[in-house]
Amino acid sequence: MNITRAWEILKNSGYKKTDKRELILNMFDESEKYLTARDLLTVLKKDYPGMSFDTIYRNLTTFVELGILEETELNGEKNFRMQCESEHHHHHFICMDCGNVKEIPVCPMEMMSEKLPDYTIESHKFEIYGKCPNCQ
Amino acid sequence: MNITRAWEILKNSGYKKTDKRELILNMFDESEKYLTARDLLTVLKKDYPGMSFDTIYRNLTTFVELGILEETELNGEKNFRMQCESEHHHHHFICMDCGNVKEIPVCPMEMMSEKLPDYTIESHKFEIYGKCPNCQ
DNA sequence: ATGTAAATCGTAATGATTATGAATTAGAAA
DNA sequence: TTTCTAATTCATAATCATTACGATTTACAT
Repeated sequence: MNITRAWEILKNSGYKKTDKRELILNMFDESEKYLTARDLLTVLKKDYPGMSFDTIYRNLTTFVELGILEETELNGEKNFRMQCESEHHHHHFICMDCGNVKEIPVCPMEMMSEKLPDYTIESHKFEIYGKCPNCQ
Repeated sequence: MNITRAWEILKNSGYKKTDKRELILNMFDESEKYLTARDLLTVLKKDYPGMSFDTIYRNLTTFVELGILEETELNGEKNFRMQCESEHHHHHFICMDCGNVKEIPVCPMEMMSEKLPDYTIESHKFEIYGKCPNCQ
């Protein structure tokens, strides 16, 4: 997902272009990692000391709903990241040191439906945590 | 995991037998589902109105450390459940209606190491959510 | 029976997230 | 360009789960 596409989605959905949204999207554009609401707030308070929780959280929720960001739970905190470009369904390896993310080219869900007849699968979570090559 | 085994572990690790611990363990023994700290507190307050957060949380942490309970994050809350007997590594299907849990007899991690050379895998999460046959 | 470390109680602190009401602003329409 | 209105933001408070703490009580080894 790039910024241009993100604004496209926002505009099409009737959302306005504000400088707060711009700052938030830029932070995600420049980071490979998952970020928390606090991460954003700390950085953005420097330029906009008035920046409030509400603005951050409300926009994060909107962005996730629109498919601009993806969300996962890490250490009891919500973490956000630019939604991946790749059109194919995939999962993530998350480095516990640097926080960077690598796509895993396999989805274990393929074989699951046949292993669980009579069960309706609504969603799933498959994440691997560890150290990436740079952080060994 | 049965209660006898749980007390064995506790005793071997130098923990004392208290009635609060007994109540907590009994609740898990009688439930197939994941329970939250709040679930426990609400029930236990009936018999022991003085039961405090501290007691619940402290014991939950201890039980997880000792491998008596297992823990997972569900809707931003910590959820706990008696550690499974099965000696083989496995994962869970969790019913979003009744909360019951079914073991999945496959682990997608087997094929992962070869797909991620140079990455050190420290942990992973593979959970499937949906509706079990009873709750269709 | 006694001493002591462990456990509990009651309550307060923390930290993330959500909610609210008033003030401001973006962007469409006149 | 000016005006209008819904969207957005600000400032702050409320909520909810979890953790922490000092004082008191308890389990159990000796």
